[in-house]
Amino acid sequence: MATAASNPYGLLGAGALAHAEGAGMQQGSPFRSPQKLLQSEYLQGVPGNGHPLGHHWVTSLSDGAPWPAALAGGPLEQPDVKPGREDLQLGAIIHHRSPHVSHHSPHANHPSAWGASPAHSASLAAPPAAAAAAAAGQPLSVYSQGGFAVGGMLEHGGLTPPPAAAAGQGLHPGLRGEAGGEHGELGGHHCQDHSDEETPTSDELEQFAKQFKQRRIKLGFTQADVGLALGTLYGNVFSQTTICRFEALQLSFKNMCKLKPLLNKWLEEADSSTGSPTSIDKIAAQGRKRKKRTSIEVSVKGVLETHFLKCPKPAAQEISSLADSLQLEKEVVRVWFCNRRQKEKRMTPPGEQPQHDVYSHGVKTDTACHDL
DNA sequence: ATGCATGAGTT
DNA sequence: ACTCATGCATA
Repeated sequence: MATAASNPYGLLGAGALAHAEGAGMQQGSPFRSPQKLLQSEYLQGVPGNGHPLGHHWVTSLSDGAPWPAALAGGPLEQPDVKPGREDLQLGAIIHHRSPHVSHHSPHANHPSAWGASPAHSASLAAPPAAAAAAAAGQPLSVYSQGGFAVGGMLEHGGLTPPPAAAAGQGLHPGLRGEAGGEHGELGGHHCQDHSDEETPTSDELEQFAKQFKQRRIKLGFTQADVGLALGTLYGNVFSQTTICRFEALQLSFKNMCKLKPLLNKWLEEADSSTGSPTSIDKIAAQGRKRKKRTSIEVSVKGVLETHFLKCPKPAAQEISSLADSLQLEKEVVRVWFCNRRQKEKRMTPPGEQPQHDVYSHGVKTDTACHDL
């Protein structure tokens, strides 16, 4: 009994949210194609993201690393060329940048190839440059403003004012780097700037994420602050969630690459503008109807887990029957599987290949789904 | 810090 | 219908 999904989408109707949202309700990633990436991305669509900040996350303990990392089926990845979203029509498009950018390592980044180094996972059609191109977050040349400032927007910095720094976020010992035998933890601050000109390696991203988090905390910023600051600086607002996931390397490789340059920029600004609090406007939030989060019971989750191991991609019909037996909406089950798959694809913690087979499951040699 | 959800873009 | 990037809501 946890499903409160009786009336899922009872949205709209209220004149309150009748404003056109198609303009920029949720500009998530204005990034277009790799080449145009540098041209237009300073949009201030800033939709609405005004969640009340004010809560700090008291992490009692965080040691995220329960991934079974069962590289089962090994879903082939498509040469995804993320064109990004299409929105924004605000007339405040300041763009200018060198239109070059067209060099990238020809190595195919496999989302599952995390930390596993280029040790191809065997069957790999290896999409040529497509993957590399898309994966390449296209490092914005160099972060040094030495050349030209962009539209003069970031020359004054738009960082959020130091939040009293009393967040009291007890750094967690978690996020251990594993056996690489590298980087000392917090406390120390070694500035080893890696010029990200190319597609960063998983290791590099890992390093960056760690340093980023440390610095961020030292400067007294919360993840949410950073997210908003990014919006002010580049027009790409991100939520606390995304920043969090970045720090924890819980995003896809491609996604990490895309965010790194931005966060790198922010770090610079934050670092140099110590004491130069610039006002940041928080745009009013837009009420968006959303289905209430369904809470799936642990027991039910267990069942889903089992099924997932058997078949990560159940057919529609199978989902239906499964949903039926679990007394859940089909949509909920479908989404669960989608999210589950995504989770499997996220960056694999370095050196983490726990092929523990406590249950002695032949998940790797799984056969196609069947049974109905 | 994470689970469930939404949506654009693909396949 | 799926993948992928993201985020609201929640633990």
